[in-house]
Amino acid sequence: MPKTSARATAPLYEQIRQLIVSALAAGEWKPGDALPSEAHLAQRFGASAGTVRRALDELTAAHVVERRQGAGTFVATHTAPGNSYRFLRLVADDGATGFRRELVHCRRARATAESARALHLRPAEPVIEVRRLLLRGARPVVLDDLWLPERHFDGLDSAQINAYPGTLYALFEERFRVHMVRAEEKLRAVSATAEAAALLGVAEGRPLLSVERVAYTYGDRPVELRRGLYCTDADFYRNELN
Amino acid sequence: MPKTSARATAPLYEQIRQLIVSALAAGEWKPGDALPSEAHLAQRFGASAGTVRRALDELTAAHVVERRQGAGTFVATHTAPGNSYRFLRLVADDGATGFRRELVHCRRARATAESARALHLRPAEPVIEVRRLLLRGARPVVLDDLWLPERHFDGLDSAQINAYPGTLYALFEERFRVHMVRAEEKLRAVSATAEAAALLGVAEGRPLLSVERVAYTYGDRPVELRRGLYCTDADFYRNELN
DNA sequence: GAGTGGTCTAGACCACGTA
DNA sequence: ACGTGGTCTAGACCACTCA
Repeated sequence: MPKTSARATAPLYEQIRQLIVSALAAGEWKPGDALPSEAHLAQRFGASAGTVRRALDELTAAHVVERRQGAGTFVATHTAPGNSYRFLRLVADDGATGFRRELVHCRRARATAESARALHLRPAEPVIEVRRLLLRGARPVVLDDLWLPERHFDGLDSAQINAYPGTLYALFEERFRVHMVRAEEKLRAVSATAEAAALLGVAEGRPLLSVERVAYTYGDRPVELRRGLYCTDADFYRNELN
Repeated sequence: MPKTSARATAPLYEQIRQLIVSALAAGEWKPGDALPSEAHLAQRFGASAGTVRRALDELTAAHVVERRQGAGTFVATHTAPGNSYRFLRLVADDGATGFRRELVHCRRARATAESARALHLRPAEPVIEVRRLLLRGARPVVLDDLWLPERHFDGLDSAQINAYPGTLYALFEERFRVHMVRAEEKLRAVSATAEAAALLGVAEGRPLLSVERVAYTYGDRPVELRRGLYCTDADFYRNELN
């Protein structure tokens, strides 16, 4: 029996990586904060500098932390200049990449079967429903519907969204201490419903790119379900395969 | 003047990585072959084992090589069991992932302005045009059009494609020594033309997912332009963001 | 100048695959 | 039994940021 290869214990650098993620989940350091230096962390975890470094390598690759030579290691944040729309892969044919945001509504609701499954909620648990548009100039390009567990986003409302100058993920991070680490998306081509067509200013039945996203915070806990409808007449979804 | 941070020379592990890629491009080792051991490579490049290891780490992350503990380091190949359809992100709603291939045509043609730009060809340089379907059971799901520079794929024809049991990328690798390393894709939602609708067995005007891909071999040389039309009624394009 | 991350080395020991 | 990659350590020196 060859056995399907297993180690008794996870490697030390992996254990350390998990300890750091736990500390982040517990709020020991906030997005933007500096972590202790590699030497200090090595002391804290009773490992060599090289082993701690390896753990930080993995976290850097996953965009959980960010290193700046000479300055330190920092918790990644969606409020940083370059990280706006980090998860939005839509690019204009002419290369443009910025957007204007326009809130349609923000209201309380109950989890559907679908959102409960995606977000690991109990049936009919309270959620907050957000609908908004992204526009390039006057032209709407994206219609987003979001579902957020109320227990993580208690108090989120239209006024708060309209008052906030940054992206939604930056708002979630600053006001609710929920930092998005990674996301999974399912893409489909669909026909514009009458409702979507009206909001996006296109003809009913026009093809739209449907992007269903589940976003996860530290420790792979799902905290957002989002469905985007992208108008891809003058934009495309950019992806890299390797 | 702070200067925008630059090093005089690339780090040693980066130089070594490039030397290994050059050797791969020159055909020193073929897909599936074992590379020399880390110790031997260290001797060859006059570096420590740790530095060579770091170079191999990067190549492993990029799926250029593959490590098997106890066995060695091997050149990645599309002919390996798990690597069929490595670049195809289409998943059925029920989780199925395999396909049947059906060739529509394979013929010689001239590069268009678009394909010449994407593949870095001279205007009207000879290319080979392939059209094929991917089916799940009897249902067509993908219509692919490929454009390949004839100078890299000289002799490719229908008979050869039909006789080959594996994927196209495996064929390219085995018969033409062209291994695809990475690819860039642009996704859009489009309406099915009459021609595409007929081949895919859907109504004209139905929304389809258009996937335009440029695939690169060692050294970031583009060697394939492909346009896929995916029917996403019972399938979706899976993507992971981080 | 003090402190941080980035590179590179040398060596020990372990886990695994192959024959 | 041997050779391979995988983990972990200790230490040197460099490049950079910031006060």
